Amino acid sequence: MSALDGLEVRRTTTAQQLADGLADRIMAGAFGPGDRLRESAIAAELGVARNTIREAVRILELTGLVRYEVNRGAVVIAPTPENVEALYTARERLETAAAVRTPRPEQLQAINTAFDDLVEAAKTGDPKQIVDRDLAFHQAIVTTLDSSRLDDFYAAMTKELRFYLTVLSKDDTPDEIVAEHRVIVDAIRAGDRDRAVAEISAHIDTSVQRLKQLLADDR
Amino acid sequence: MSALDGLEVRRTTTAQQLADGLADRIMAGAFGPGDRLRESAIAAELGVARNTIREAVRILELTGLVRYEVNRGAVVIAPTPENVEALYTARERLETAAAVRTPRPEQLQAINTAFDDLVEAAKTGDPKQIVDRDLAFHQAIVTTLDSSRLDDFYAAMTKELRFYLTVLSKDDTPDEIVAEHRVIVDAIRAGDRDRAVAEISAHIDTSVQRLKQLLADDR
DNA sequence: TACAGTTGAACTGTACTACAGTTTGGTTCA
DNA sequence: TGAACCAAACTGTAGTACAGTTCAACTGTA
Repeated sequence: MSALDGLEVRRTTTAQQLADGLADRIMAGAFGPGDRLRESAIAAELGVARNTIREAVRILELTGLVRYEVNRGAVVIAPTPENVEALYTARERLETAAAVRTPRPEQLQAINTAFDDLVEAAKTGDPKQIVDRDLAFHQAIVTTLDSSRLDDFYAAMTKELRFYLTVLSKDDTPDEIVAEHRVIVDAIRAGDRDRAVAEISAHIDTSVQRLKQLLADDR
Repeated sequence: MSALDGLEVRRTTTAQQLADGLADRIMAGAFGPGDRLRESAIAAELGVARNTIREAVRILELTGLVRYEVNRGAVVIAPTPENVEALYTARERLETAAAVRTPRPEQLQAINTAFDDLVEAAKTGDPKQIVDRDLAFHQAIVTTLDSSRLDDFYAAMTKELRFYLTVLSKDDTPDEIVAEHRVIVDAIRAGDRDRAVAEISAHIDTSVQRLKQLLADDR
């Protein structure tokens, strides 16, 4: 522990900070799906040049939260049934692939902890926290794949998914959610891979159905 | 089939075209790993404004071929041992996950065709084509996962990998490569998933070793 | 009343200029 | 030989300008 520990020069650009900030705002629902990010308006409001905003939004594009349309600029992504379907299919493939592997002790530990956190969150009933813990639990499962690149890819999808859940203000029933996850954890703990895979598939399947229902109601 | 099929207005921006062009040049080796993309120089040479180049490079960043460093701009990615390792680990996970699934007839057909194409290429001995077909074959395997998002993710990794192979000017021994892939195809055709998984793992393992050897020699 | 056509404001895509701060490679000096 | 310094090159950001596109409101017509 050096005396200079934690001391660090600001090693980031304005555009990067703006991108981070914008991502937060979008996740918080300040911009809805399909909304355009108007460069001039944002630039004026934040007191930066338009090209800086433009660059920030390009960086934002890396996270998948917005996509560019020619002559319309950046548009916030929208949870269409196809998007949701594709997202969950990819999740299912990765998580089941992870479930057939034998987790190392610390990985199993991480899964257990993530589950406990989820149970904890369910008790409080705070929807935002439940969603966070829910997603973190699944990320922990994917970690069993031992691939940093897949971890990153999954994390990006998680970001997108969390946004969808935010805008659809998912009505969760805490007990049910905990129960669904508990069977997964039990199967993993028991080392019963086939059952783990089956439970994960089932869980993701019901999740996607629930989400698509929300989508339909929303319309 | 409409009478207007294929008719389309040019729906792209200058920056997008520049990004595509730059990607081609990088893949072709015009810029080596670690090289900086100097905005002013490129802008002057191509007769466009610097901010347009800047935007093009940001778009290019989406493909993973370059990354930004503060105050140094865009830098072409380099095949470090860690990068290569991570890339191949992710490939291994995805391809083996695909191999445990039962391909639909048209997917099996696509794999067969991809393999035949590879054999064909091996006969010509053209290294560039062999690499192309090799990667296309593996992409065909991943398609069995039935996930467009994973297909896209894998394609992005393929792009990166092809670049690494390009700069390391892989010395391939055609017959060996065909043999390695043939055992995979045989296992898939036979429906022997365990063997398919094992062969894929072995193949990827030898590939990564070979590549890391090239890397070491290169130094 | 419904609908095609027109118009204008708002906005994007691109260019150009400018400048402070950082990086880099070379050169001088101890 | 190595540290200190310096100037050139380059990035990050600001600001202005303008052509082309989009979009919604307005107008005229059947």
